[in-house]
Amino acid sequence: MPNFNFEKSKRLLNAQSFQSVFENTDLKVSNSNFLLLAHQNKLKHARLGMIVAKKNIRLSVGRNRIKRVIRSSFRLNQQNLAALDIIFLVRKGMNKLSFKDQSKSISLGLDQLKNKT
RNA sequence: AGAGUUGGUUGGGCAACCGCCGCUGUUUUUUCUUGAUAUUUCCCUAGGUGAUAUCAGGUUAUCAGGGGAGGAAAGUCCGGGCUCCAUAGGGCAGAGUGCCAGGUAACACCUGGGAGGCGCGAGUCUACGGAAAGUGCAGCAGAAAAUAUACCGCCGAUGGUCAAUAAUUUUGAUACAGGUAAGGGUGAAAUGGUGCGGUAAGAGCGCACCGCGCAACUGGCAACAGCUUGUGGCAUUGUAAACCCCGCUCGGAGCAAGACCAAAUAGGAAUCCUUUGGCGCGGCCCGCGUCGGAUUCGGGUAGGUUGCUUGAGGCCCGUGGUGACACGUGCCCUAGAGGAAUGGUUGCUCAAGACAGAACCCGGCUUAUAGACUGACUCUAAAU
RNA sequence: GCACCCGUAGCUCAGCUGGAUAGAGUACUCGGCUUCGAACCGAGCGGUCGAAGGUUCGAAUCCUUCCGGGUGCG
Repeated sequence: MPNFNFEKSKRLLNAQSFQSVFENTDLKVSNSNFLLLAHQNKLKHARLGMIVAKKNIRLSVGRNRIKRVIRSSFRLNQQNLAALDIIFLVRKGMNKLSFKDQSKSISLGLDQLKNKT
């Protein structure tokens, strides 16, 4: 039975964990819509952090929508990922894509991340 | 039927699966933990402390049930509640507000009414107190811009000069003194309007009507109104979203408020007392805290818990009121996160889904908004 | 959460307080100077004064509401 849960232990919760990923970036996946940074952690599962700037996506409805799409893609793909701390930086124009294109490109990025490990 | 005015309701629906956050219940005992009781260890007693067992509860986990963004959640433009500062008090300053009456916890909001503007009308808009308390400003143009004056013009009766005449009278000329504000032109604005009389020409100079001011009367709680009466010949332009005056209102900070539990670290913290001085509470007065002395032993950052959703709450009915609204009976509980939850996938369906995401909570205002449903009213045309 | 500032010519700003011509520098164009160019001198071009309402005879300026950009405190 695959585990699709997304509990608090699978998120990056404070500034220190974000900072450690920024300072010790092991892997990078770039795209016109987003940038992925990853760092090896000592846990047995991956953790996710998201940064959606107000500057890039003006309306809070759009920001919330993008975060939900990213979260659900992470949730469905987490079995395939190694023990990484991943930060998801969203760039301008992400909100102009449709739901399907967004989730497709996100899972593509996660696949690339998996291949690099 | 067309054109329009003005309110109200709603803001995709259904099903399945995978997820997130509270709540309720169940089971389990593993971890942690609180309280009570019993037994027991240590300390001289009071009492405190440690261990074990039982019961009750919390927490974590499993499963089940049920709930989970808005009409604007937005802008932060007003008004409150709540919390702390002193039970938030007095004066000045400052800020706001401004037809009248009512509603409200309060308001700059709402309701009803008045006045004025716009519209054929239904309706709609209005910061709508005071310009005889004072000060300021009013470019250019125009003669003159707030004092009353005179550019063109009109007159020149009266007085002057000149001419005619026998004449000091009379007639004519001149435009010198002077009179005038009718007309012209300028301007956003020029000192009531029309008519008649009057005059040298004119003029509220006189009269009639209209307008205006004041007073009375009548109606209205009032603002205000009156084709009611008297009176004043009419003098006092505009601007107060210029200073200002008058009436009314306003203490400050904000949930990162505040309260509780409390690692590390530093050694201080609390209570009482007294005079002066400095600092903070927007400025001043008052007051409070701090620097000094005495007494006592707890205080508190990170972090955590709480504040946190039952409230000026909603719905139905009844009563009072033109209405906003108030009162009463009954029923209902309807997000509470904390790097921040409402999503995704699939299928069906229709009109193919606009604007847009709670962060302490309410009442308004303003702004954004695809559509759908619906009440009342007006105008035009036709028919009856 | 609270407090506050700024939008004027292609660019950088003044003029707003205290109302009556929209201005300066730079850029651009033309002419002069020079053998030519730069510099310099002279002239010109260029503005819905962020938007919409209101007050006023008259609004870049005063008032209100929006739009965009930015700052500070905790």
